[in-house]
Amino acid sequence: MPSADRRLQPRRTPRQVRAELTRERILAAAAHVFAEHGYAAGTTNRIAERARVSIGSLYQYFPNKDAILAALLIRHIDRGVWTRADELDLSPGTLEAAVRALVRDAIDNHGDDPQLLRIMIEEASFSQELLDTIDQHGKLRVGQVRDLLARHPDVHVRDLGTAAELITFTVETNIHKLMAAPRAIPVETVENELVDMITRYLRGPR
Amino acid sequence: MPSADRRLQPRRTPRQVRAELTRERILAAAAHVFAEHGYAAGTTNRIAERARVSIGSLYQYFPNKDAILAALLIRHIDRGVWTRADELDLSPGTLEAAVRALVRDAIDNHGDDPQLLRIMIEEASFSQELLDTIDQHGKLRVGQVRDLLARHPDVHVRDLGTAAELITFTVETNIHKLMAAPRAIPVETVENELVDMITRYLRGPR
DNA sequence: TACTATTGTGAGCAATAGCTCAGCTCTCTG
DNA sequence: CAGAGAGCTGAGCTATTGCTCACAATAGTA
Repeated sequence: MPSADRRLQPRRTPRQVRAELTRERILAAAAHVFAEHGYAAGTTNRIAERARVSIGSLYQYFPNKDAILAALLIRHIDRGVWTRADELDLSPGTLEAAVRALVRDAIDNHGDDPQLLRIMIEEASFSQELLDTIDQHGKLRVGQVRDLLARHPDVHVRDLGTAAELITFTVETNIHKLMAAPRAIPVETVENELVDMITRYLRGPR
Repeated sequence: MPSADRRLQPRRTPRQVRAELTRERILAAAAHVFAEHGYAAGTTNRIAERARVSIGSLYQYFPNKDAILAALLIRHIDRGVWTRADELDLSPGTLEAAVRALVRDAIDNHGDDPQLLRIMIEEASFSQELLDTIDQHGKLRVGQVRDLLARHPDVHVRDLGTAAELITFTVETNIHKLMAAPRAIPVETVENELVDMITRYLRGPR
């Protein structure tokens, strides 16, 4: 079995500007095509066509279809889409304010292309290498939330780890759903309700 | 464009017992194959092979691949997997007990084959006909939850509809995740935390 | 301008998918 | 037991996919 490196690494690195532009065009096209058709039906020919680039060019920068999706994912991660929790305000204040910051963060993170993100998470069959990277980032985020909870005096839950996991996932998916579907309920409403629910949960009995 | 009916309807209906058995074997095999390989990689040949049936037989009962998944979905719906909310105890009692019943219901519903359910919901490209059926069942469930909330004296939320949608989805996906992943957190723990969170949310301020 | 390295092209190959069909076997009925 | 229809088979057709490769065009350098 070829190593994950070889399977995802580009076969040629751009040296001239136009090459970099071509690479970008391919990635942009791939993002659109995957979001519109899904991963399986998002064919490489369709991507090349949309990028107004020949199929040959596509395969100069990406050794295979998986590599395109991998590049897309890495770009998202590098842009901080899943790591912005780093900058979360951990300073003491109202518990509600902290929770709201968490929810806002999730909303911001889904601004880009929620449909694409869905595809990337759910439909693709990633290499173990990539899966680990994603998982690591997820764990990191939950850990940060856990720390935030631990630091706040108003938090009273049975188990910090469980609570962190529960609220992180709940916020994530609810926002996810909200952004993917045609806005049936206003964003602010969902934000408020989520904040209410989680705050009351964290405050504990009484 | 052929009508959705024609695209999903079987081309031959079983008249003898052995035919019915064949049909069942195919469906059972499809459930396994889809759950294991996903929809795209779950090829019809693989399904036929696993069912120990020739590929020709498969196409006698299902006009195309989509129809197999559709049949699987319809069977789930008919079995009441998504409609058991009908039987939800709406009689008055502790709010917490009602919420717990809701969560338990979700847990029960995911008992069958969570992996398959995931595939069916997320990976397949359904016909509009089927999508409508699913959506209808979803709306029905949310409606029932809404009624339950409306009837309970302890519930104090800004908007019943929003609350119903929020908690239905939150319970659904959290349980979903719990059952799909290798049980990192015990079921009972998640159940308790979910019940706590939702109950406190519904009880409202104070 | 001439030479080289980089970048871009697209017809078409190999693999594989969904699916068909001509003909077989089995079950039922009289 | 014989005939008919229901059920079953699987080689292989057709379409499509991911991907290659021989070549053409462009950019950089002298």
